[in-house]
Amino acid sequence: MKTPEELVARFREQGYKVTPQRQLIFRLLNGNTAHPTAETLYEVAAEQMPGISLRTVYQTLSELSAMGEVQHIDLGSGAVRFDPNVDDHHHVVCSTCGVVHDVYVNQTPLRFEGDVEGFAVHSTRIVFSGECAQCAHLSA
Amino acid sequence: MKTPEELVARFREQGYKVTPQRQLIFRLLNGNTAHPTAETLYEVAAEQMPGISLRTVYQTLSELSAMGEVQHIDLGSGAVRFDPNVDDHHHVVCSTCGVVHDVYVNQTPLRFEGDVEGFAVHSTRIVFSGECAQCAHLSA
DNA sequence: TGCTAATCAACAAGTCGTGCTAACTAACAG
DNA sequence: CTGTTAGTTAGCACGACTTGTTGATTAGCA
Ligand SMILES: [Mn+2]
Ligand SMILES: [Mn+2]
Ligand SMILES: [Zn+2]
Ligand SMILES: [Zn+2]
Repeated sequence: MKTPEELVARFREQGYKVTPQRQLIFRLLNGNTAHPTAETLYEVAAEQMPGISLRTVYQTLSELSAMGEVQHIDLGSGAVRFDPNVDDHHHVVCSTCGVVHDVYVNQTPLRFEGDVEGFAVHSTRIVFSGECAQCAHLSA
Repeated sequence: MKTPEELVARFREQGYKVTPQRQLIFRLLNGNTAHPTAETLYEVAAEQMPGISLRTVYQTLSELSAMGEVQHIDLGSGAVRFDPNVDDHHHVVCSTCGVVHDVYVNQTPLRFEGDVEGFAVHSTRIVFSGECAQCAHLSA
């Protein structure tokens, strides 16, 4: 994702107004590695801006997604998560606490075998599931 | 997934009754590579057994899933898909028509880099997205 | 044959996300 | 500075998917 300042410029170029709500969301996403859901982002936003609506958070996230500034990640466990990291990367997910971390796999593109003659791969998503160090420590 | 005959035996062992509905679902899943949703499986089932309920299809799929006889695959595109293939395999998905095919990746376990010290990987899911041969042909 | 699980219809609820309306606010162009 | 208009908000609804519940009926299996 671009910096908040760059996003301000980009939004103005596109004819979108630069509102305090949008700027707050830009800042909250900037460098955010938590892979938050719209709901959790809303909760943090509401601390700094009581009265901001969940609707607006969803709206702004959709705009950023349409611009390619964030990607949304569906781990199949409830709500979609949003990711300001749009590098080519993948994720590890702790089955116990749900934490999501970025990982980089250098072997991509991967080779595979199967009955898929002529299939053109555009993207590859890898999710590693398991147990994080903290959860392993607690259960020991 | 075990064969329908083996599942019949397994259900009886577990104290589950072997109903025509359950047997039909066993047969419809046996060797099924379509990765159907509960809804599409229900539609096929209803052709052979008018009156079967979607509720029962969901119910039986949950039982099979709990027994480890099918896996459910959430591709983030609507309904969960069910897969009688419980081998260690992965999937290619056509973004255009939604078809899902099995693929086998021999490089697993994969190496990755990231801030994930001590993370114990239990499973890896890979989804290749792109365009299948049929859709490429139609759009050409 | 009888006990009990399974099924069914019908309806509700929960989660996640979006659509819509109406009223108010405020960003930005002129 | 002012006016236009996009954006925000509350509130309510809806849609997709999935599960829960209830009560009546069916049927598997000991
Ligand atoms: Mn990420
Ligand atoms: Mn499969
Ligand atoms: Zn954990
Ligand atoms: Zn296709």
